[in-house]
Amino acid sequence: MPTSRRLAREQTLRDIVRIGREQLATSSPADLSLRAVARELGLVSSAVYRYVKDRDALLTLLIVDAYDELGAEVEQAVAAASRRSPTKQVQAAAQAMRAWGHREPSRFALLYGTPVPGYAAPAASTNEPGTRVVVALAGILEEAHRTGRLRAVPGPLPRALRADMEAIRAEYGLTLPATNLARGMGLWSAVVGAVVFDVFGQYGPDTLTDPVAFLDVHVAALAEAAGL
Amino acid sequence: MPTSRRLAREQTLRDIVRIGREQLATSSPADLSLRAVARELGLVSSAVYRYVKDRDALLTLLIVDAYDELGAEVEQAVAAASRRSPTKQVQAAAQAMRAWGHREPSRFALLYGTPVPGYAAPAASTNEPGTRVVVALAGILEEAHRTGRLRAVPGPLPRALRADMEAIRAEYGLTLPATNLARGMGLWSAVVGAVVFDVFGQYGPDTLTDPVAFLDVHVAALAEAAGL
DNA sequence: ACATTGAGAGAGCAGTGCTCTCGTTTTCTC
DNA sequence: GAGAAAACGAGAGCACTGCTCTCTCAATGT
Repeated sequence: MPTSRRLAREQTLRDIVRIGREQLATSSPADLSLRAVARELGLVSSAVYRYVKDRDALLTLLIVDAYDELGAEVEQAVAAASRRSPTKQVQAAAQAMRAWGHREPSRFALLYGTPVPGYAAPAASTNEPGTRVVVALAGILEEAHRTGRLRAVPGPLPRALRADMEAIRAEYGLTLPATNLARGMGLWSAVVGAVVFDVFGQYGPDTLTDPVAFLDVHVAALAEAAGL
Repeated sequence: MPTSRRLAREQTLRDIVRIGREQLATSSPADLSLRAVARELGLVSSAVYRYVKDRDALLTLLIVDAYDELGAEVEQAVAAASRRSPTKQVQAAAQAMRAWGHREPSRFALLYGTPVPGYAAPAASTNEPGTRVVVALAGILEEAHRTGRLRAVPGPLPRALRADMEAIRAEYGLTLPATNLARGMGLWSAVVGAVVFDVFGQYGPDTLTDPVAFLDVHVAALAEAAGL
């Protein structure tokens, strides 16, 4: 049976993550403060170290939390577009990312911005949630391939790259050709890049009057290049 | 005539930027410390505020400095490939970005990572150097267009987007079609996205054994989609 | 020659991450 | 059930940060 202390501990840990998430709504990852979280929680600063080893450990929790939420929204957007063309599904995924990024810029930055000072997120805990977006994209391509709507793209691939793609095909049980898979990886980074530019304002302040439309146009071209 | 004080001031300011750059070689933008710069310079911390208003002001100087160096290297790489195909030139630009990013990860992060806490780089000082990379890319497309090596890409564009592209065409005196220019913007964000993924390790630790080759393959596909 | 400006030093404030110690309370074990 | 062990929170403290204010001294412009 779960002891009351264990329950309380889990609750407190959840509270810490929740408060950290709330802090990120108004400040940037670099500004995230353990002491502020402690204050908000009604604890003295040293007490939160009973729950979280480090500031970095808290960031890891928040990264997982953010990946999870973003991944869920992207998956949902793709699912909602499942009756439409694969290209529309990719567009839906991109727009979902964009919407989430604009809604949660700091958490988005946590995922796709500068890695925090000297800090590499422990792969063990962030890998699975971190791959949900790319898995969703690969899923669209895979489904398109299964239903004969994926065009073959020119090869051949360099040896090393082909081997890498085969490894991924094996790991995820994909049947789409390695050439298309490589394009899919490119699609992934390109979509994220576009959304990053959008969310971080890298396109320039007044360059695009309708960034949503631009993203659709751009993603359509990217999808086409990937074989859709 | 420049007084000795003015000369000394300029020298000190250059030293501050140089030391800041050096600090970024071993720490991340968020860790950049005015006090550490002051120490390194043999000054007391308050004295550097005679030269730099703020920590943010120093970051702005470093952003400009980094944009400038990156821009120069990209331009040089493109120039060195000027006799080769436009696609090769784009690849050269991408590889130059990648090389610089791996050599200077913190400065790269300063440009393409999370914007620093609540800080929007003053457009006035960062705009011009910040556009050198995209201008270089646009230059490749423009030159390809002039020499009849740019394929028309499918349109039409949404009204707002077309207007935005026309504005850019006018501002930079470009003759390439708005459709290709839009693809060029996409090419830009996609290339940066790919390099960001590469430099920040977003592809995953052991996913790509030869990231240089992947970037070439990927960029070739992107260039093709842009009309090259 | 003298007033003005600029540069650096030093103290100080509020904030940070993190560690250590010390009671108290809960849980586990005999 | 009693006692040992573990968990928890509080508090003090260290080293660090950005930034401000005041003071002194040297360089500059009139």
